[in-house]
Amino acid sequence: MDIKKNKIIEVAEQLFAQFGFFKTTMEDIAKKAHMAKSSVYYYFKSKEDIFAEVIRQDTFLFQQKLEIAVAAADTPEAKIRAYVTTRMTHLQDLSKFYLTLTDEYLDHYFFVEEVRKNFYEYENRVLKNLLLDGQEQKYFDVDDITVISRMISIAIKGLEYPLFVDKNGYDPVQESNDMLDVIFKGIEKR
Amino acid sequence: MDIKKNKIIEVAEQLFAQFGFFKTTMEDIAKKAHMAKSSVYYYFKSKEDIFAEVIRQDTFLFQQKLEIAVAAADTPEAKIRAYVTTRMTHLQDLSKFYLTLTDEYLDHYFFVEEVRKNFYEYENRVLKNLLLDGQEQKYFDVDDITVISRMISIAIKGLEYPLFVDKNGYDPVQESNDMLDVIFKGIEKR
DNA sequence: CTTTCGACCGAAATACGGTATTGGTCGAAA
DNA sequence: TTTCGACCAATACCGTATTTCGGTCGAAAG
Repeated sequence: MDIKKNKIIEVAEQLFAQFGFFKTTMEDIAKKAHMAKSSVYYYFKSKEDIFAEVIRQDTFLFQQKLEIAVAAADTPEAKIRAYVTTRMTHLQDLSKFYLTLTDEYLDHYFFVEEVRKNFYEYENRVLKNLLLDGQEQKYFDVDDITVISRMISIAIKGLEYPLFVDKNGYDPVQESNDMLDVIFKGIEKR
Repeated sequence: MDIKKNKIIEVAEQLFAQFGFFKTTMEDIAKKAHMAKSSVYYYFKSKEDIFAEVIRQDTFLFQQKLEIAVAAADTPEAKIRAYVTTRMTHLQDLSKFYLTLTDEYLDHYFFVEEVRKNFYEYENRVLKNLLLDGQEQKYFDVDDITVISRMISIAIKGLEYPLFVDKNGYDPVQESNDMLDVIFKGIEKR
């Protein structure tokens, strides 16, 4: 039954967010879902499986959010700005909620490594397409789109760090837009 | 006697590079410097003291190297490129030598935190000055130098990561110059 | 007076062994 | 098809005994 499976995912998400992957036991999940541990194993073959599914859903929602934001903007520049600021604010929210996950991040990076890699590839694809659009619409002037999109990724990634460390008084939208100002306009006199 | 003090620093540097801060004992340092542990304490008041001195010397040499590279370039743009590429190649060398240090980096970050912060401030100062020069010589066109220099720092920092992880087949000079192309010229059509 | 050293200290890391948890399995029953 | 209690092997955890390590001290050598 799908409703039970969703119940498990639902409670697991809460537990993972609150306690992290390791401190959450299968017993906890089972109890919160009102069933025996073995029953959980009827629906999922392992704890990692549940985690993977939770992440899969979260990622899907995240990407949906990004696509809506991008679609709502009209010029290529606005689309890229929308992408980046949406991305940053979402990550900021995540960092508040998933705080144990970021602490543990070294332990189970086998997992998260892959998710990160996938997201990085996704981001690269999106940026490339947006650059290509901008190129075709004569908004941008770049020769190697692959290189440029990687550079933008890297620059954005640099803005991530304070989200998980400094925490207070950091405005990701402001910082992102400053960064994008540089990337769009450059600093050379025209 | 200064010659003994230098001997200690010399052997300590080797040991720290090879084994890291924690795995290196005062006993090790003393033995390698051919004296008793207490004698080391005659010259330095603590292990951290020795470490600080090692770092101080390395940093000094690093900054000297940077200044020479910058002075050798003529235009503001060339100076910034010289700064960045020198910085990246030096860090690449460091990452090979100090490999244990980067692994341990989470443990003794009390220490390294400060060094990093100092270097970050130094870098910011240098970049600001170079930007200001470029501004005055009408090479650059930026309104808020503080913001711009921070953005450049962040972008460069993003390039650092692969040095300590991917390791193989990463060309920091190439990547740096690609990044600087974006920063100087921007991607908008002119 | 400078320098070296062996002996020593307290705190913290480590080793260890026994116990409790935990992820996962299985077969029975509903 | 779904649920569950009983069970297993591996590992986490916990208290303790032991070692290691950073740092001190006083004596002695030069």
